[in-house]
Amino acid sequence: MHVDVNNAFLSWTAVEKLKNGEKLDIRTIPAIIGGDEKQRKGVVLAKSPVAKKFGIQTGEPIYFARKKCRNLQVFPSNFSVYYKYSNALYKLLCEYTDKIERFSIDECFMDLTNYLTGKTPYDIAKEINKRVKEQYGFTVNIGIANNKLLAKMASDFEKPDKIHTLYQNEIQEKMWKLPVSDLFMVGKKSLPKLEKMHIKTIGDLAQKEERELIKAFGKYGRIIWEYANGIDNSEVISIEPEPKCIGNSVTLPYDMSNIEELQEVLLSIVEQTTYRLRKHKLYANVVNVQLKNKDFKVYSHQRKMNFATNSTKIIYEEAKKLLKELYKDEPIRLIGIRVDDLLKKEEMQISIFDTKEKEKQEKLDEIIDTIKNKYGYDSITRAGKVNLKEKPDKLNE
DNA sequence: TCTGGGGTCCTAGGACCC
DNA sequence: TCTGGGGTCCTAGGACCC
Repeated sequence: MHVDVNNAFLSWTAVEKLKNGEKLDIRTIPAIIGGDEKQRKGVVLAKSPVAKKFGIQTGEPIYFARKKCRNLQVFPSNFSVYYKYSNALYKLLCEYTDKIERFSIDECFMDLTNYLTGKTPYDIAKEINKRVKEQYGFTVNIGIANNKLLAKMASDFEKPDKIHTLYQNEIQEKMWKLPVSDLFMVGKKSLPKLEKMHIKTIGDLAQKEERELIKAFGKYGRIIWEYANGIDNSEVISIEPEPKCIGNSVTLPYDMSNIEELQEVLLSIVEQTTYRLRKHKLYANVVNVQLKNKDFKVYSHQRKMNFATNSTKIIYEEAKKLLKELYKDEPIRLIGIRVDDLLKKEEMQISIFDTKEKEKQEKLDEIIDTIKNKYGYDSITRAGKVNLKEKPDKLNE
């Protein structure tokens, strides 16, 4: 089973507003959840069904969305609210199976193979659907199938508040007629290439020779061909996997052409990333710095260090060097930091480069984190760090 | 007033080793 | 008197997902 919250961010915002006594249900008007345009983060994060009728798409600039719909209402995002409802949903779903995977903030896979307790999957889906609506006030789509891929495809059929099945014998009738772009993992870059191979529908893709796809797309070709044929042997993974990388990035409120200024922002995002790294009790071998220039060209530079660490200072020093090597004196729109090749303490090797200094820095961060956890993330910070919120105002004209 | 932020996975090319 | 072959590790870039 795949459970998908309908217009998650917007529905959750609507429910929260109603709970707070507001009369208007923003699901019933042309509305979106969007980033802050003044901060140059103006993209559509979620849309109401009415907004969708105007052709507004998730991910597009709010500026375009407004052109499509003159009286569009835009609401800011609030992730703590989203996590609250996401957790509530997850808790409810856990009553039905232990084999449950949180695929994203608003999606779960559930393996009900040994958890049917005499009911049919459809009955269980109906019950979940009803309970979520009654207890929390938002709706979900549920897809039922014999594997994750088909369940996910099924939950994407008609919305909202619907239950669909997609069993093996229904693949041709329900899935093959869909445009190939509806298939999970087929993005917009692959479409022209598929088009050239005369593949327009999922059925077209399914009926091609597998080796033709592999020839044209490599490993990825095999995957989408299998998906088109309803083949997916992946398990529902109920244990939260360790992250493979952790990163933070910011679109800057104005283009920066000054490396000192960029370094200040870099410190602030390195603090966030290393804080999260330590929360996971992980250590990073690789540091990666990414820039996006004013023309949206993205480029990055990374280096494997001589030892793994989660020290803010050491990672910041490395990141600063990378930035210096990477930066080509041009206006920068976004800066990002990422740590990669993560290890648990037990997996770390004692390196000849390990120093007392590294140990000292890691201990210092432990103390800083204790303070952050007790008094709030912003309660303590490094001198020299700028608060982005106080920075802009400039260049607003 | 145009274009987020957090991830995973794959590929190509180069350095280096025996 | 011309230029192997197999392997690992690393970096950069890109596609895709929500």
